[in-house]
Amino acid sequence: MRVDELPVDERIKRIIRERGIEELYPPQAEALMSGVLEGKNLVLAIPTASGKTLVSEIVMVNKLLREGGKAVYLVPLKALAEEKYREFKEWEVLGLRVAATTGDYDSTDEWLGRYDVIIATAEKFDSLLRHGSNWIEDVKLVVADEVHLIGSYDRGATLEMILSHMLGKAQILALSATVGNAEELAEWLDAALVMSDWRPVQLRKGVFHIGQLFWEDGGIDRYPENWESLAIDAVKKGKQALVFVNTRRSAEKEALSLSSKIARLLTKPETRQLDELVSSIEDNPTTEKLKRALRGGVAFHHAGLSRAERTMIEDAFRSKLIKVIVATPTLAAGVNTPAFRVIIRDTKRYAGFGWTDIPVLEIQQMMGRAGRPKYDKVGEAIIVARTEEPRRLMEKYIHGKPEKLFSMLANEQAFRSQILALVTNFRIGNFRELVSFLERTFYAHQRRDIASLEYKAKNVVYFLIENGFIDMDMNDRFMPLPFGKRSSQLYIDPLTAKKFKDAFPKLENNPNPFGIFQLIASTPDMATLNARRREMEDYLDLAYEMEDKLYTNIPYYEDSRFQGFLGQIKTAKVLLDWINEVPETRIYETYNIDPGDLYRILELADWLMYSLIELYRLFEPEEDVLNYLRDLHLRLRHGVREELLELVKLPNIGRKRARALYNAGFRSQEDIMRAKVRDLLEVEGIGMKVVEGLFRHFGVEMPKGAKKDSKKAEKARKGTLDAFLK
DNA sequence: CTAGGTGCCATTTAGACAGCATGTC
DNA sequence: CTAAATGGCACCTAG
Repeated sequence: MRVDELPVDERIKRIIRERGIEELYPPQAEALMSGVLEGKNLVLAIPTASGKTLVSEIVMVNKLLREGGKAVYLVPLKALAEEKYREFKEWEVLGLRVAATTGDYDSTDEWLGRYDVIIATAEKFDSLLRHGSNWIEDVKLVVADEVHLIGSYDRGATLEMILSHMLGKAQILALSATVGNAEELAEWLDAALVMSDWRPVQLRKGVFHIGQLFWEDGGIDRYPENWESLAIDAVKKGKQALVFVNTRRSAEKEALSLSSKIARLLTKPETRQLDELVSSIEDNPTTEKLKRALRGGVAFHHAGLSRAERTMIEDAFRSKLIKVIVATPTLAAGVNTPAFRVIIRDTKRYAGFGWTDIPVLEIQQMMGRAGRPKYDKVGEAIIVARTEEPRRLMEKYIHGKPEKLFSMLANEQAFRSQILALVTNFRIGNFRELVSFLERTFYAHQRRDIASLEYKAKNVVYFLIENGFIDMDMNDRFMPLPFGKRSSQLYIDPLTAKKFKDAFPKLENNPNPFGIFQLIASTPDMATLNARRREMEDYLDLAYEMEDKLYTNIPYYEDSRFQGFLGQIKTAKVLLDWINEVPETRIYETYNIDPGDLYRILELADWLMYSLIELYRLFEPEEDVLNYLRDLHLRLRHGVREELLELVKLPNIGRKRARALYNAGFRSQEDIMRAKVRDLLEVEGIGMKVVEGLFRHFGVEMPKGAKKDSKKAEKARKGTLDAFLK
């Protein structure tokens, strides 16, 4: 179908044509003619990169131009929210306003109600629903991207609840990967279903086994025995490859190994550009390996890397500078990084209780990354059979059907949080109303019988009543209590809230960082580190040494919680080091963790620390304890000792600069305000930009001649070894 | 004596959402 | 509890 023929606003067609699109892909046309444009719900189950985004853009903009109101676009990852934000921004020329909001990213500080398209993670939107903003009722359309995540164990319930809430109140457009039971999903949502395997770039799949590449169509190619030859061959052909493995260690190892072989295939300018890239990367034990791999045009990609490094790698891959990425599943679900050839080294994964097959759905998502729309006519996806029978892999992953989706609403952690929210934030007044709400869920639709769900719900309600989240009056009506309401708004697991509450008396008597950090780490919302075998004794010793600081007893070795407890101690120690200004690099080394891990721990601890304070405020807090907690929260956020808290509030001053200033004698904001520019510039890490920022912050004019001074100083430095090394 | 290979054994194992109020080195 | 891959280490061998 031609874009001209679309029954939508002319302005929409104009913008699409300006992108160079004249003709729609068949599944896009089918989707748009399914009734979505007239307001019908739609489940669109087609492969990644076959144009789902364009369909949702047309549906959103058409609806907004015609009816007004708001559209919400739900994504599973923060990084995807940013990606979509940049894409959708283009529609602002039509007078629509686009905003993205996630836990750590608001595109603007203006209130969301003023925007027409709101991109959010599912959890963020769930949280917005709980806060009950007025603009929610203006939402006329919800687009749920990657809706198959409804079947994800830990995050599926959130998505399911959002859709249950919005069903009937707004139009729903659900975008899904190919799944085993898309019909079931469509029935639940009372939606049309468009399914297709069509792709703009053809996909050729095969299985590799000791030098032989068996294509799905029966063809066989011969290669050197080792699978690495597949990646090398792609590079020789002037293409790129993406390799998926199942551990971080493997990703790093294979990247380094490939790097040494691919280095010689690079051109001189490429080598130079790669060197440039390498020099822009921060130094730490993980990036040291990354840099070595990069020099050969190869990168590894996993959650241990920082955000900045990950985006850098993705960008350099997209611009074809990096030839091969060896990645853990991070990349399969993340932002768009297609490659000519996808090589799947592993089809099994350790899942806490042994090795399990990676689901077909996920393998197909990896394979779907094959083929770059603008450069390739065909993309190749190859599964490597190393220990597995090649024929089995072919049957299961290439000819096989993806799994069915199952509701994960009954997952206890998610369920108790959702039930609490229903009572405290969604005016569910008694058990009957609760059950009738649950009847609208995918769980109920799929199982038909919700007796077991009712039983679970009852237990959760008892738990919530017993622990003071909610209460029940004489007529069996639910009454939200402040503790429950706040827990729900803070978006923490009720069990986390209970743990905090139970610890308050002890905490009040003995407030101290280690005890608080262990408490936070013991919470189901925290990601704790694992104590390694050889570390276990050290952390046990540490626990005993700090026994009087803890708010919990040390479990015995036989106790099932023992292993977890040591992990909590390790996590608490990392946090303690952080607020005692131990340099990041040393933290990575001593605890054998990667930058991404530290970042994640800090992010979670920050959120939970805030939540702990907010909950403590509900229980007749002691003023000095409250202040102590607030200071600790700030220390946690900035990674500094107490004496730096004042300095770190200044713009562009973090833990390093604050320490440098303090050691140089600038101990308060007052000191800095009075300081001479020249003296400030002497301090390590403080340059003209930072000083200007400081003066602007204080609202003071820069002393005359200061700028000249600094230029002079810089000139003087020119020609020195220092300047040369820069 | 040493560089490199072999075999055995212990150890480890993917990812990432949420509050709130503003800006790291 | 499950099991595959990896890295460290002791030991061995060819030169």
